[in-house]
Amino acid sequence: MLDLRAFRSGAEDARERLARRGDPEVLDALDRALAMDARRREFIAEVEVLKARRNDVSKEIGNRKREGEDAADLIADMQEVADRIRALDAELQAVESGLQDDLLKIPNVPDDRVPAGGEGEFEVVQEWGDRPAFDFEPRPHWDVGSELGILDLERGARIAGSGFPLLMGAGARLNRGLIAFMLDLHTREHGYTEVAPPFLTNRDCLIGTGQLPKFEDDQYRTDPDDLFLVPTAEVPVTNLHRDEILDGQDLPLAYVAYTPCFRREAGAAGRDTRGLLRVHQFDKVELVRFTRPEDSAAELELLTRHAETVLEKLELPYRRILLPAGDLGFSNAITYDLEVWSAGVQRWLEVSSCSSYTAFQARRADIRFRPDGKGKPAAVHTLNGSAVALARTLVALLENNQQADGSVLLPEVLHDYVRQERLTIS
RNA sequence: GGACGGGUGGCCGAGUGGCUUAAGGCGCACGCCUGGAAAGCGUGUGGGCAUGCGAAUGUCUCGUGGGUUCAAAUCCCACCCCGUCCGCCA
Repeated sequence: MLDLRAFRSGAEDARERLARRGDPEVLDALDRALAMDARRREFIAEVEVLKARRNDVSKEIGNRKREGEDAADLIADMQEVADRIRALDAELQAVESGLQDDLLKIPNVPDDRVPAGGEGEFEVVQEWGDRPAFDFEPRPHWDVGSELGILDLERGARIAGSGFPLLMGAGARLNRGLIAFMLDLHTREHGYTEVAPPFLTNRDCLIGTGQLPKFEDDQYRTDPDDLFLVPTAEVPVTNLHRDEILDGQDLPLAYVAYTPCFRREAGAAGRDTRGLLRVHQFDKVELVRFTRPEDSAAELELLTRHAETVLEKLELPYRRILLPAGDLGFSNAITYDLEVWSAGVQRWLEVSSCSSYTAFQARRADIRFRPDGKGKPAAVHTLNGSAVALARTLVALLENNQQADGSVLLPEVLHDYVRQERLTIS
């Protein structure tokens, strides 16, 4: 949620950055919100004067009654005042809820470093590792996986539908080993606290992180209870501190969580959906940080490095790209995507998205901290990043490490976790 | 799912319509006292919104949302959460 106060006095710089998203409707919505905010403050000024009078006179009525005096004239006056307060309060409430509804649909202001431009106009920040060379034609993971007997897309579809993959045997163990490897890395070497959160959350959580109200169609919702399957661990973990005032001394807070992720991918049917490239359910290890505003830029670099370390240890060639404003997520101020090269499909696959949300989510979820000493509570900055998403990482491992005989070599860090060095056709 | 009991400030806890500006205690901060400390004494101590350069003032806030009333922590309605017991259950 935007801080309207920051826009009341012009704020041309922020307007300009908002415009970089390339959606003129956003600026219109902002102007409507500012107009409603002005009306809101007029109503408040008017009704508060009346309430102050009512409080004074009610006290006087109480005094008179105690003394056994008559207060009928004052009560009659106050009946009229109470009616006006009721009417004004109703109007004020209508304006406030309208304003709130609109405000929740306006996206975050892009960071200064974010370039203008639409999807595809990203900036490559760095590349790591060499793409593997083959003396045979590398095959896509759906062939490699099914031949190894570790990936069964047909049976997954029979159980739940297309986009719900089924792993078997060493494939399931590889998946589990990857989760354990990542959690161990981040807790032991990067200082994160492990969290095992609920996999369903209420509506407030999704409003807090920004999936709702705009993107309800992308969520899996359970019917009688109105709970949502988490699309990412970002949702439950960021909301861990919803409605809290944190001690400034405790910042930054760093959490890592494994959860499955459930996404309806509405409107994405048929697009990059082969095999494990785009699925409705996948596993992911997520990093979430709560920081002071002045630290969030440096914290994003740190968090992104933590995610990159996973790929380096898995010996997967990747690149870091900086997303342009037109491709930036609704709540995000700045995002680096990490993409691994996958030799079978011959493409860069997004396996991580590392973002700063500045105070956008913190204002929606009411997560604040108390600066040192005295001072008013202020919104924290939230950041998160996948470290990393499993399904596509599995794709890259199978495709990049495949051998001519159909077997797949595993990177050294996984040997103990999977209890084998090579996946072979049995 | 059913029955009963609860939800008050950072914490404990009093408060069944107006004398409550939410008693009292604990904690915390500052001051006095002291060679220093403890004890003691005194003062202060939540958050949101609005107005204001600020000091400050007003308003809202006793689980949440409605309602009754000139006036609600207190009365009424709905919901949420916690506890205990029962039922069901991995």
